[in-house]
Amino acid sequence: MSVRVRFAPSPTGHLHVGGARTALFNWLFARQTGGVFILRIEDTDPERSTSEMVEGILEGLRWLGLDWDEGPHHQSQRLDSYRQMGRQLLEGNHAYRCFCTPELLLHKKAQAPHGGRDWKYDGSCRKLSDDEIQARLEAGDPFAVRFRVPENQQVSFKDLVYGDIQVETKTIEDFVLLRSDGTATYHLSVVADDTQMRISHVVRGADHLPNTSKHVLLCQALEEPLPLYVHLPLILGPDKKRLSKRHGATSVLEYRQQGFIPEAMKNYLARLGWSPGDDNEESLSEEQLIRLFDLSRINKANALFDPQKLEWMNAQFLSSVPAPELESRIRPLLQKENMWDSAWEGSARQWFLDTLDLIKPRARRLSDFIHLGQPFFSDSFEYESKAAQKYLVSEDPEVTAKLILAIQGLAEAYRNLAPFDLETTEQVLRKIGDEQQIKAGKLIGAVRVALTGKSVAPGIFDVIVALDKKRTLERLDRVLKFLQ
RNA sequence: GGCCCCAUCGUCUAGUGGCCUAGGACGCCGCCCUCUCAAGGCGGAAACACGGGUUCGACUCCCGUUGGGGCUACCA
Repeated sequence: MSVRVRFAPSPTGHLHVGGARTALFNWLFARQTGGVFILRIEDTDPERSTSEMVEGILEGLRWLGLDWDEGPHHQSQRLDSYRQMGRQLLEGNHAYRCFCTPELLLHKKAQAPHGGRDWKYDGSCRKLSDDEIQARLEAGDPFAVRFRVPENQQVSFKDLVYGDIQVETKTIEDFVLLRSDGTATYHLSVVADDTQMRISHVVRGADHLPNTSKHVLLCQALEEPLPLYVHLPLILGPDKKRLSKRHGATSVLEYRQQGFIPEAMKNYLARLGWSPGDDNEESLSEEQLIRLFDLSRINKANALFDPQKLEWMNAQFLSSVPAPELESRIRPLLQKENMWDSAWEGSARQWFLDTLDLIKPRARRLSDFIHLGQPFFSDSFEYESKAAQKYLVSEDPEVTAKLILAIQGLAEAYRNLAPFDLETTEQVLRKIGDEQQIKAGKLIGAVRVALTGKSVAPGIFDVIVALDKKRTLERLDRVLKFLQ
């Protein structure tokens, strides 16, 4: 059997992490099996669906590199086919016209015990006689089409994650297939599309597990073969509640904006509810993911989304991205901050790449390159007040005088230093420290603030060499003016 | 309320009756490295929800309890 899977988001919101994980699992399965990955937009509710949301979802998928082979199909453009299926069900007596108005239903529900919480449609229109139906049709009464749920049966189906599921039909109400305006509800459209698109595996969130019995009933009425069902455990917030805004970012595009890279996101999402087994490797490449992915190893229990682990994973992947590749991802950020120099593309390219490698181990997100890189990519910076307090300013004028002497001596020695490299710059600094009776650590701290404005930076001699002699001396001069 | 599903460290998970004194990862703590911060290395605290069975033997199988989640719309 050839594998045909689909991701079928409803464009009533962004592509959130749960949806992205569903898309990813579908995609991994399709890529592993050489199957077809179909994208279908479930926009049968025109009230809540917008084209901006569709575009956002597509962009999220593209960012993650989840390319689809068919679609996007839009359910809003297939309404006729659903209506036809509704007619077919009506003719086969698997469905019936329900003339109950929403108001009437609401009223009945309100009258029921428990505030109507366990009220189900009572099926009053089930046994309307042909004459009655004819009369109401002629009177122009609006009607919905409801599915005639078989009485006292068991529906059962196999789920590749949850196993065999059985439900009594008496617990299922006669659900609506076509609304009184003739549009299809989710249950009808999803079954219509999944059968017509010959979907082999329905891989979707476990929130659809209880609905599946309805879909199975529909397939049976239509005499269509059942797809294999694969329900994915849900991703919840840290408080075990549905992931929502108050837990932080929920949209994958927000994560992009926050400096996460798709490799990390994909890997993290893949490991939420799935693991490759014994060889419990954390960071897997896309190829490994495709090769190792296994539907039968998906967990049943819901998973809590942990942003900290995502960030760690991002740092892992970030450190493995080679500098030239990093460049293209960083450039837009730097340009936005006015920290881009066209020389990076020409004569200074190697220097730029080396500098990226220098700050890379400290970056957890792409956006970190802005502040980490600032001392190197820009000459305008302020001394961070805390850093200056700690390393530059002293209440004791003698200490300040000593520091000034040391920095003057350092600048002087560096001016004629050749070669100007890691070893020589360190030798000189330590010698000056000894001469001026300043601890190397203290002097280094001051120089670090002088050169970067920060108390946190790469190793000081790496910084000095990266800045090279000219800029180092400029900044030493600047700090001397600051101290005097 | 009814129906469905789930249950190993705080979190993601390994574990498919003896390999378990329960392994790894994130996070946390300590030490090392060291010019700061990361990275890296080493070490530590930290879990089989509970109660019954089944079995020579249960984290692993069955039942119940508790807890959690989902569905319960002319939303998807």
